[in-house]
Amino acid sequence: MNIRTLCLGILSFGDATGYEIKKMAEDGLFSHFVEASYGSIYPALTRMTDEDLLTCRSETQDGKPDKKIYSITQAGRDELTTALTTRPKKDKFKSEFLFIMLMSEHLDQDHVSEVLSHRAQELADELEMIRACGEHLTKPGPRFVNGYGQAVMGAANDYVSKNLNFSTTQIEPSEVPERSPHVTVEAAE
Amino acid sequence: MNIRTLCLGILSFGDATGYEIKKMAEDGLFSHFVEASYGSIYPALTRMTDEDLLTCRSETQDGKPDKKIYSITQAGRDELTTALTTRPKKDKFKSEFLFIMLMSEHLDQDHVSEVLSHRAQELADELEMIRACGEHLTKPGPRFVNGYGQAVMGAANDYVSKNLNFSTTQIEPSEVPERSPHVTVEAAE
DNA sequence: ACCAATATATGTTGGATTGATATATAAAAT
DNA sequence: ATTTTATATATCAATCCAACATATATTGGT
Repeated sequence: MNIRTLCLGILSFGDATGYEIKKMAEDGLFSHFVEASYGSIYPALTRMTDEDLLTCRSETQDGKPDKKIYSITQAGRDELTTALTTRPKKDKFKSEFLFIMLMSEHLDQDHVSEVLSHRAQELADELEMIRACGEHLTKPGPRFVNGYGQAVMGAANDYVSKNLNFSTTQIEPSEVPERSPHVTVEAAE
Repeated sequence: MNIRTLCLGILSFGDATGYEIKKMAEDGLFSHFVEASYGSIYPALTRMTDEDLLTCRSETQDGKPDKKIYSITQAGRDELTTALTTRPKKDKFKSEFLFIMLMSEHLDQDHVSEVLSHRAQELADELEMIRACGEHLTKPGPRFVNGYGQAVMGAANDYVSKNLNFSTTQIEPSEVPERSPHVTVEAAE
């Protein structure tokens, strides 16, 4: 899957400009799927318009540069469906925070504690935002994705909160007994 | 943070070759921190050796090309510490699976169900692997990271397992009542 | 015994991608 | 009044990745 598919997917929800696509892909509801920057979005939109997967209408604006609003065509929807039908690649998760924690024995305790509490706050904020975003969702697809985000971010938030007392040199007594080999799946119903 | 810091971090745990670093960075215990490929690792190692952050000894092997084993120097450790002290960037999470789920209304139910059950299996397998990896860990840093992985992967696994009955068109009755505004944090102690 | 595939090991390269920058204006904040 | 932020498109140097090339050992199937 590539930048083309991301654009087609976003445009399948409604018309948009390159600028709007970038915003959605880096911050908004579309920020956890495929990476995107201006340098890849604008050429992709131009090429796909040439290939008749998109149409483009210019809206001349007072002062501002022309707004190029892109719409998906039937050929574009077909290409989107094809792309969505290929097996998804493995999820990609990269965390500099975890890298720092992994190396924490080489850092001093105060700094690590500060990093941890800072991350706890970030996670709490982000979780709250995801919850707020999810409240007005009605369609199954977006609801599923939001629920997934809440589940995963909630777990990360809980874990960091419970380990704020992490020590770089000593294993906390509260951590040790947890390594029970049996899974303890609670029947959550 | 960049590829240089990743290499320094890996080498701070022990000497390694470029080939070994690549393996660890794409599959092993170091696969969730910074992205890396041969095209970036080999030049980084060469340059850092020139800068005296690393030393390199060649081990001539029978037949095979010379094995270049890199070791971190004190200057390297200093640079690592500096890099680790800078504020970590936001975690990066990208999932084509979630993109497909988001767009599921444009796909047929059977295909989506198949994707879901396939992902459920993948998550279960991966979770089991993380649990196995974590059993022999003793140092606090690696234990923290492994615990984080278990928490997050466990949550993803639970969520997908509970939503195998996901429908592309209808919101399942079992999903609707869940959107309670209060958090229901169960005291896990 | 033979062959194919995989693993070890280093390195290069074409094409793609990013992050920064340039341009231009409006609105909001200080 | 002035700085910052937001809207909006586009380019480009620097970087990076995926794939390939090279060379040999090992494993596993037939």
